[in-house]
Amino acid sequence: MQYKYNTMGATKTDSFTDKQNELAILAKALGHPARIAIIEYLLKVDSCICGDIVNELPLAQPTVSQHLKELKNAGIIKGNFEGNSICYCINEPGFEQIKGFFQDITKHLDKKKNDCC
Amino acid sequence: MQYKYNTMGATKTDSFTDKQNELAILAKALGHPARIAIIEYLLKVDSCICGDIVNELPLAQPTVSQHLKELKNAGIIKGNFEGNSICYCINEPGFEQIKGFFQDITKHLDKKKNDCC
DNA sequence: TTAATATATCGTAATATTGCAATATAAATA
DNA sequence: TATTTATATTGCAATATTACGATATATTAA
Repeated sequence: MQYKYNTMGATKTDSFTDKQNELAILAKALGHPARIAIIEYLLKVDSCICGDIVNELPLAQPTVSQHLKELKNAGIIKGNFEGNSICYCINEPGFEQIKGFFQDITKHLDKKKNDCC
Repeated sequence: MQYKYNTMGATKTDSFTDKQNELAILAKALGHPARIAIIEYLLKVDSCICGDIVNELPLAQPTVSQHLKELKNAGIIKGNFEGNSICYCINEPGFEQIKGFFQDITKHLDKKKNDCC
């Protein structure tokens, strides 16, 4: 069977710039409460976490593992084996880009009050 | 037919805090290159846009309309009828929350170099 | 009122994400 | 080596998102 649209449903990544796609990937990685919770927990303990992230979240171990993988793929966290468990922490370079995006927005908004709407 | 899991596939929103869910909604709204492009365009022209967003994006009009709706629902942009078209601009209060989140992270990271991983 | 223009909604096809049980893998310890 | 502990992967069921044609709606202009 032949369909009319061969890319239906998939994001048209090729139609956007690399920067736009990269920002979207970073934002998307933060677009789930479990992943926000993971980041918040990493900030709360203010050090690397070696193994207790699963116990902190209200989700099954495979699900948590999946969320950690997504944050890692997006460059937001990093993790390495540390003895019997894995040591996770925030990956600072990964934040620079998305931080810069929000700083740009803030700068623009401060400079000009464009709230005619 | 009865299934084993009745919430399979859906995000377990109830298991997270309101703040976590709200942040996730904001980040998720920015998690698509078309929506990043819309924000960037609004910043670039540095004023309200009345009607030419569809022409700026490489997507069909209903798709753009859908993306605008998502940004609007998340509180990131606002838009009202202005003559024959709709005037869109960034909704500043919507940014305060997500901006604060990134500022918190930055503060933590500046305070303590937790890159043992 | 009618035609033109701009935007939204509906319907639908396709891909993506979410979640977890079962299982595999990898490292530490007995 | 065998067992335990921690994490990853696989497979699958279900929901969510993406995209666009067709169509509806709403405002302006003729």
